[in-house]
Amino acid sequence: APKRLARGGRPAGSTNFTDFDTDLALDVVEEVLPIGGLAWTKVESRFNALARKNNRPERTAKSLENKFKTLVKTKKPTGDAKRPPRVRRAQEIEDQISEKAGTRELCDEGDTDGHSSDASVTIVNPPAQAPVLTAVARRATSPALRAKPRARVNAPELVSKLTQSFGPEAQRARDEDRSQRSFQTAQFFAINQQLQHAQSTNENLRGQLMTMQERLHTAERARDIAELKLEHHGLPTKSHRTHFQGYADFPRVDGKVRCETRYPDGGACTYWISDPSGDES
DNA sequence: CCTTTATCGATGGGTATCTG
DNA sequence: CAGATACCCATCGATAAAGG
Repeated sequence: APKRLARGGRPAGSTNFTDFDTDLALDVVEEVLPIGGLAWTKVESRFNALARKNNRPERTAKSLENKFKTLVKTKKPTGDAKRPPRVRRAQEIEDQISEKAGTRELCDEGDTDGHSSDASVTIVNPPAQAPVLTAVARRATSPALRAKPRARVNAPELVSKLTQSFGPEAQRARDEDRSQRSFQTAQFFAINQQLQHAQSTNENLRGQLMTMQERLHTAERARDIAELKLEHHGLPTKSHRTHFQGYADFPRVDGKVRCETRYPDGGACTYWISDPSGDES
């Protein structure tokens, strides 16, 4: 029997991350931008789904998190001014995560539908009827900037003293300052909203691209099988396919092809593709 | 055989909740 | 409100298997 120590050690059979595994993990991390443990379990499930598809070993959330963090921590190699591309990418993703943690309001850490980047959810108004779930979002402890314990002050007394101390001039200046700040805050939210909208569009397009690639592969495989069958029956097959044959299988409306993707955990995405074989618009 | 690295377990910091 | 407690998370060292 293999001796099993109480702690530590690498389990037999576990393999290193290959370049492919690392890229796959980075893809998923970039997509999820995990903040906190729950989000890493989401990374785990998505990564493992893709790993299974590609005949690669599955990984735990902890393992993926460790791999990502070691990548982020990797320093420039001696004598080489450039970081390896994967390290650079990991650090860019880490920046995105920090930005997300620093600027976005977290409605639900679980991010259940996988489309949290929806442009419509910038400022969160929790639904009135739903039970309120407090989101606990944790990031790496940030250095410094911890609020010092405030000295206790009698608030009404302080206010009255301040009012006595400052004349109408100072009051007006403060009002101006306040309105300026609120204007800046409003601008910040507007810009933030634009950014999220752009990100969501980007995400959407990426999804469409992946779906189309999958469809293309499936179609090509089906075509090859069909050709093989034809050859097997002694029928002539076209040796060259120079023209795109179109999306004959898909419903067509106004010359556009309707594509619909259903997600296993609920929800669907419909988008339209202008058919190049149909019109020239 | 030596280096790399995946994983385990311990530890400490931060936060939330409970209790007096 | 302060202290106690529990829980979560990040970090680090130890361990051992994979890989060159």
